Amino acid sequence: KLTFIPKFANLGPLFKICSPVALTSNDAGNIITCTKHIYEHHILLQFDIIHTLNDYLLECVTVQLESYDEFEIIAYIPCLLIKCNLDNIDIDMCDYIQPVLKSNWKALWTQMGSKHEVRETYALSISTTVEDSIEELIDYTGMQNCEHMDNFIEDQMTRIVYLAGIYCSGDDVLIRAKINLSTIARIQLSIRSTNQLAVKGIAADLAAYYDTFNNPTSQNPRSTIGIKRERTTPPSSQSITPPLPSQIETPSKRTHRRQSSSATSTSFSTTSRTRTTSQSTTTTEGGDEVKIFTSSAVNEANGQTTDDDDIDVDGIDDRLSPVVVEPASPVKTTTDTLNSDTPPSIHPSFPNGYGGLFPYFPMLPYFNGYPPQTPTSTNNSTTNLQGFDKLRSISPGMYPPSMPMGLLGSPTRGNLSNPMFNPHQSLHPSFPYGQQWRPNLFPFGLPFGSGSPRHHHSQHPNLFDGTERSLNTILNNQKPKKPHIKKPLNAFMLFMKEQRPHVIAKCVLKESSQINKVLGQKWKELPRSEQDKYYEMAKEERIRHMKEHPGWSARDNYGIRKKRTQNGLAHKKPREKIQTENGDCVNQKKCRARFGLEQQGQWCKHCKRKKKCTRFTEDGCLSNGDGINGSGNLTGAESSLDEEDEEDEDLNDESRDSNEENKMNLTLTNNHNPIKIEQLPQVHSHLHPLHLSIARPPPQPPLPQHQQLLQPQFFH
DNA sequence: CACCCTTTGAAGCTC
DNA sequence: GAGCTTCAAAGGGTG
Repeated sequence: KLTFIPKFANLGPLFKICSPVALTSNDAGNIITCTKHIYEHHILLQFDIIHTLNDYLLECVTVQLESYDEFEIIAYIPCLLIKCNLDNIDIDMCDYIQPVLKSNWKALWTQMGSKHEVRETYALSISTTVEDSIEELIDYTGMQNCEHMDNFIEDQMTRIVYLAGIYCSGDDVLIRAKINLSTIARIQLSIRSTNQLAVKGIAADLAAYYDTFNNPTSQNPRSTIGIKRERTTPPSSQSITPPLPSQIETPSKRTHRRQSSSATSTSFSTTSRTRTTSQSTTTTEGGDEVKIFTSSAVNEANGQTTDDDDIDVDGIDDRLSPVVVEPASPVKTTTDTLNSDTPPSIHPSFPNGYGGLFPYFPMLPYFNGYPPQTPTSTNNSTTNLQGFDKLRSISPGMYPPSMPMGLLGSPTRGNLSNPMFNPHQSLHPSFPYGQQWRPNLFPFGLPFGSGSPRHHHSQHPNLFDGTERSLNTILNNQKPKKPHIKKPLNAFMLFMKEQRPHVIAKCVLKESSQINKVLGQKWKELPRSEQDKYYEMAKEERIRHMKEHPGWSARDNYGIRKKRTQNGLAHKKPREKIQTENGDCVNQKKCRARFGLEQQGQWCKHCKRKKKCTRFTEDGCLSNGDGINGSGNLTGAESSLDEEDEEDEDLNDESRDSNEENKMNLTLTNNHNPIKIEQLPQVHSHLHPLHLSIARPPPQPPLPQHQQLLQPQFFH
């Protein structure tokens, strides 16, 4: 629905819709919930207010946010303010991450390598349990626990947990958590991702979380295990750098939300990323001294870092927290850190210090190295916060279409003054918004056309100068090998991937083909609501895939198998399935040829399902339309919505088949039925962010028999 | 070693 | 637009 609101149309792809959070009880007669819509660079807060008092009418209700110094409000609708006591809204790490089950977690972990790995160890509460620690970690990160695969230590006191998720940038993120409560309660987190910056951001976020989680009273509990904190001095460039992790106001545990500073309005609390602007807070942090040690996985003999997979239960590093090992970086000894002339990194995740170029901190909505600007500090031509109108006029090639206004076009901080904001820099196909708007990625600038560091597709547009010669050079001489990019998994594939281990464990079958049969049956038996989960995952997969590989097409993989054969031809046998035992056939042409369109009632189930939509309109004419599920819902809805489950399933199938554009076309062009757009409560939420449903039309008189044959429930 | 088998869904290709 | 093909995962089976 949001995408059809002009002001929100340019926020970019929606990454996640979080579960509504209740902000009030019903004591005041109002139930107010907040739903967070997470975009890659924006957060949209939707407040739903349910008024339960009969004798009162609310008018001009608005919600005022405060304490949003970390965020910039880019749309503001002035209105009368109704005051009420609301809880805080937390923007947490889990809001930026979608859980995803990775059955091949280890392979992916290995594939990512340790190049960008960040590993840290934190103390845990002494009274915690392994299960609680895991639950808290999963709760906070919002990632999927993949430990069912093979890989946890069967021990009451130690455990390894494997988490997977997709970051809002579309990158996979893996976390390996080693929990050891045997001697000193602690957790070691190893974070890997295809996006180095995501790793650092997440590491910083977790650091802030565990820091406060274990330090809710501002007294450093690690003093009990030998941790000292040392004052650190910010560099001179502090004035324009966003906050460092240690600058971040330490969060409370998620369940312990901070109280609003104002009892009269909603305070915008960001648990883990609340930015503190005070210089003093960056240095003292409660007056504790901070000493940062790096060495936990250093092989003393050769000075090499090691990929230590075991939890070391003794040794000095056990008492250091956090401990970071970045294999690619030269190891710094404690002495180095303390004696170096260069300012030490405030957070060990950033061993090189920040030197005016703040490392990526993705939880912050401003990635360009500048803190958000208030409306008064920016050019008034570009900081109109009354709406998105300015935003919509911006070329998507120049900036992210949803970039906060404070980042746009400021004469002093805008694209022209910032060397990273080169408006002429060409765009990389893998990233629709271009690179120039997040210069932190490449603090020293990108060479022209160098594109994303992660994607070096051969079809990069900058490889061509536009001439036929250069094109031929590429095609004939260089012939860069395209990496084989696999298709995104569909819903059933995701289901198979997840359920296969369970099926294997439960049955004696070993042949995949047999197991797949079982899985196919289980899939069919799965309730629609359960399947929806996988369709949703598949949709996210496709979006992620599209984002990562913009130029990719399924056709790129055509012929892959054929090429493997010796003669260039596939040996695959032609399908010759005619009919199954229950009468179903796979070859749709059979039923269509045998019975014709008019007798689709005699078609086998498979053919009915596969048959494309033949829409029957109200005036009795047949029209071939593209999959309006509305064919059933609209013109034949008198029989569809309350029909048997199977028919509902068919409708749902068709809903999945229909694309959004079609639905919109339908709602706009169909003049035969009164069509009403309303909010759909729950079902089909995966179909369309609009949650559109078509209201049931008034009852229709029975159709003539020959037309009844064309009842739409099967005509998809 | 490479493909087959087997499932469903998505997307591309052919007519 | 309909019908068909290909590929995605998985791993034992097969030539």
